[in-house]
Amino acid sequence: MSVGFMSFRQFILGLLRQQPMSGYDIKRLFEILTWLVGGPSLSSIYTNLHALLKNGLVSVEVVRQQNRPWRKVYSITEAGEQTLQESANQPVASQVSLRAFLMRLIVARSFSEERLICHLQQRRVQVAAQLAALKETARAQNEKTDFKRLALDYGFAMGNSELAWLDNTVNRLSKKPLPMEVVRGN
Amino acid sequence: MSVGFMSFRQFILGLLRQQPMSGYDIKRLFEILTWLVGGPSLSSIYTNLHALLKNGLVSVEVVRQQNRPWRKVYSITEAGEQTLQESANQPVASQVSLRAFLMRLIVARSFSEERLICHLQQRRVQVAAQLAALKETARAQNEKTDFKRLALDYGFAMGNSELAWLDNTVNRLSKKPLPMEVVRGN
DNA sequence: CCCGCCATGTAACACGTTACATGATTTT
DNA sequence: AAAATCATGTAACGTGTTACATGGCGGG
Repeated sequence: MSVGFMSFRQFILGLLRQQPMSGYDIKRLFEILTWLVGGPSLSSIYTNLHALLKNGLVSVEVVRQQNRPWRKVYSITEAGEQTLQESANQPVASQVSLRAFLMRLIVARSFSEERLICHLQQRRVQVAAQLAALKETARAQNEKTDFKRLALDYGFAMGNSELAWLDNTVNRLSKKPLPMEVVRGN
Repeated sequence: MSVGFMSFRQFILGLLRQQPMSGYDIKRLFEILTWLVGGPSLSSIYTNLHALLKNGLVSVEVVRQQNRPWRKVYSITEAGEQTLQESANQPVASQVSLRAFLMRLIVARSFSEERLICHLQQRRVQVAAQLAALKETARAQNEKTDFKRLALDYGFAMGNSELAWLDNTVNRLSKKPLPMEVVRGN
């Protein structure tokens, strides 16, 4: 499934902004988050790198290694920087999946601490809203045999955890408690 | 992005097994979980329903409503039941994203409590393994300025929460089937 | 009367996957 | 000598998105 405003292509570009890498490196990077957000196949990564290269958003350099096969290390170009800037400046859609959030999170970090915090706060508002909606849904159909029950329960647990993490992280990063009275928890 | 063994198509079929619904109903169902796993577009839902119908896995009935437009309510057929059974019996892949897990969770529930619990336990093993891998990664690259830091941190938080929820849920389900309190807010 | 929600659908396109293909190097 | 890991790539296919298109019905 596409995530619209933040595709894997964009994300890969964001990763290259932080440090030059090969396709294989990127694959290993994705692996650590696979269980959370899934990840593109290796083929897809290479294809995206080719496309970025063709569009002049990245450049390549073949690196010969000792005791290992050669690698193609990609770096972001000026044009790539600009493109990334633009896409990062776009406002976040109201319905953002966890995957899209995480990808933007990582990219946002490379720009500035302010943007990062802003991003976390936006996510906080959205998760809080979703939790409220979830609560409403649960209340509306409180029949015990409902098949959505477990999914709702799971949603609550994860949502509350994420909310707590967001608060915690924002606080830690901004080093001073922010006044937040957004709807929270039960 | 596809999830391989558990596509939206399969999931929609699973939903219809639990109760007949229209495409629009399904869309609203997905909405409550959008922030977690994303969801297919309305178009995609309709297209999938058409495909399921063409394959004889579901049947339709046009329902005329008062004060509202007519709806097409889909129900699962015998053939659909069988197909779903088979796909549900397939072993879970080792690297399962949260989305795939949630979809299987909901479908598994409609089969039997045993299968549900089994599914939860499988997920537990996988999340635990991922957390261990995450910890290893974090230890390996403990530079404080690393750009993966935040993502790793997020992964820890979510992983630990999910682990706790899984344990809690498995316990609750295998002990006694008493009413579960859904809302467990902060 | 227009807007928004309900409700369905088609077609062009973008994106990602699986299968296939190659080859160096290290480990067992 | 075989298997695993590192490392890259192509092509066919499946699936999902966006844009487009239609229409009933209710409320402001």
